Amino acid sequence: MADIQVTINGAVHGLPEGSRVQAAFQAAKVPAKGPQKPLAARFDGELVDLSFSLTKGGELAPVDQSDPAALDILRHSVAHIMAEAVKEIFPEVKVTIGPAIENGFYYDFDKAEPFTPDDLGRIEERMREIVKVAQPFQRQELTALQAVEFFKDRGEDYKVELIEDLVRDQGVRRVSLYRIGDFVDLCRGPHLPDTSWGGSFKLLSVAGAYWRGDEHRPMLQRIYGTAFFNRKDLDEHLHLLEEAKRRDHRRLGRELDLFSVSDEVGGGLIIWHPKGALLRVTLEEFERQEHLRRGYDIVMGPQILRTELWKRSGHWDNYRDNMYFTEIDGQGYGIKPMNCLAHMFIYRSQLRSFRDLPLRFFELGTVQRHEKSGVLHGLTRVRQFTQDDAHLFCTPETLDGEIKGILDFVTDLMGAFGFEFEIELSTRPAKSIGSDEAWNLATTALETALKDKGVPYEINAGDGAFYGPKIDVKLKDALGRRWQCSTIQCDFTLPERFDLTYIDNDGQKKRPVMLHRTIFGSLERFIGILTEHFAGAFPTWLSPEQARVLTVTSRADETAREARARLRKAGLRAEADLRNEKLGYKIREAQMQKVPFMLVLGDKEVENGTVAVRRRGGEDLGVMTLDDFTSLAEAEARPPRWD
RNA sequence: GCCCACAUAGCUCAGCAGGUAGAGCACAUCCUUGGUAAGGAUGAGGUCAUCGGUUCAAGUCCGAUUGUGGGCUCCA
Repeated sequence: MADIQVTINGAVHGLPEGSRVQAAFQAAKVPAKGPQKPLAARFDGELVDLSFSLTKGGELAPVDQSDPAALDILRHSVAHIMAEAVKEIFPEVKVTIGPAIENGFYYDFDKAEPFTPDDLGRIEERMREIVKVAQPFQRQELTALQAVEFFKDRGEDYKVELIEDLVRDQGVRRVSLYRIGDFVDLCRGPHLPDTSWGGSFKLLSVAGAYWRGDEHRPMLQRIYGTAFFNRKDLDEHLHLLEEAKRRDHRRLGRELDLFSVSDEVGGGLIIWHPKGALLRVTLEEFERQEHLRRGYDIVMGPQILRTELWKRSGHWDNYRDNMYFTEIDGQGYGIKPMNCLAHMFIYRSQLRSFRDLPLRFFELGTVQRHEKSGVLHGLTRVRQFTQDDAHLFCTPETLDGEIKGILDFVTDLMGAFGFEFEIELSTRPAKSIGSDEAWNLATTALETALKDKGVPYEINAGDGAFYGPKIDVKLKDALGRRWQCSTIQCDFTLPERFDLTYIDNDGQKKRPVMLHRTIFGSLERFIGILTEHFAGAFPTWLSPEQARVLTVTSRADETAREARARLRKAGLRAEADLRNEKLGYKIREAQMQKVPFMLVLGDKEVENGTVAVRRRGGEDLGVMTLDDFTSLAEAEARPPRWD
């Protein structure tokens, strides 16, 4: 057999044609033990199995645990192991697909009876046995026709459909199958060398999921799980899940007495309690001031607008199912799901000159959207919410600068909370209005601004709003979870539909461009995210209660009342705990309520005119006068500013 | 909207071979005046989500409705 030249780690090795990757690695003395032990390989950049036979020369690189692709290979392989276990225990089940996902994997099964928690335990047990005996992943290639026959014989209709689609949509002629034990699955691979690698896994939950994500197709049973290369990483991940549960804003919202929802009031409708409302208005006031500073005007529109307007804007055709409608004196009205219409009417209330532009209208606009019942979730998915919404009207010449200004605004505000973010550019969806030309202009404008700013972004094809493309900002919270908040949408269409114009310097009537944008997105959602991000320990400037005076005995009551009054006069949100309880009890409670500062007042302090200051978390700041405390607390008790 | 699970005191939960409810925390009263994460005693508090069915008898079994949770689809 002819030799082929394979380059491994920079060194060229001559190998017989048809050699397996594994043998090549042996020849190149790639470690076969320890963390550098390869589990797969890259051949000229393509991921392949260790059992792959090399039929031509090329560049071969080992893929070990540290490789970015390694975890996906592991998880996908564990999904196969799970499917094998499921098929053994429930032979009547039909298998579908089982990919690796961000934090683990899932596999969808067609099974008449749903899996019970007991079933999960049995499956997990069987998986551990499979892992123990180190079944090899064996790859086999068949023609598409052979594969269809193979799966038809086994009654695996979903696999048959997948192959038929591959043939039809991608012209695929040959497909690969992977076998472990008696379980054979259609799969591109690559996979682990054998099942012994998959030891650190855990099955997490069962859920319904539509076949191919289509709500008109059958509902399948999905099992979620996760897997890591070692026990430690798995435990860390499970701990993170626990931590997320501990930080759940619905739980903290109740414990900190921020808000509630009531089934008597209705799903997805938030009731703000005093502390939550205080937090919210603090956030709102911060934003109002920051908008005024950046040249925005504050405006307010009505809650309902005539149905004709929603028809003209395109909402009736594109968004009607999500809207509430009502009738007054025989006249139809739509409750606003967005704030843009009234802002356009403010624009239209005068003849505008190019000198007036840009106009930036800002509204904390409360909108109603009829969300499907199954999607409601705490503060993050509700039916009535308030957007920090603005519409900017500008000339095509100044559009670029306005988009960049918004990007800076987003960066500042997200930075104020310690959020990092990622950006997506969403392009024209199937259901949309406006000309191709307008869409291209708008998309290019957003893209150019991102490029000029040097901001990395990804394209999210077909996910734009119906009236224009958008930049979506996904912020990352303290646990690394991503949330959609800010959005910047570029719109050439609504100005057209509502005949917005300005007189340009050549005396001609021209069409302004409209930017829709939010920064926090929805106050409700943002507060939910903040709550989880800070685990309820909000920065001092946002904390509903910033300082609490704690008395040691009732002899300090009078002084404590005076102290509270002085703190409030100094602009701090202060309370006093005068209850007949021990200091330890009061500390514990203030700590659980995440009050940033605790001021202890006992006989000594009363006598010396001081307080003993303790920070949330336990740090002892020592004994000081009230004035010293207020000047110490002042900086962090004020909202951030960029001057 | 769809799949599954769940719904008992303000909160977290127990109760189940169907025989008319229990704990801890919180709350109230009293005692305790105690220095940095829970002092003690006593007490009050529930038409067991709603409606209907089976049964001599239903928190417990069955059905429907509403709501919640985990997902799917959708989305700020």
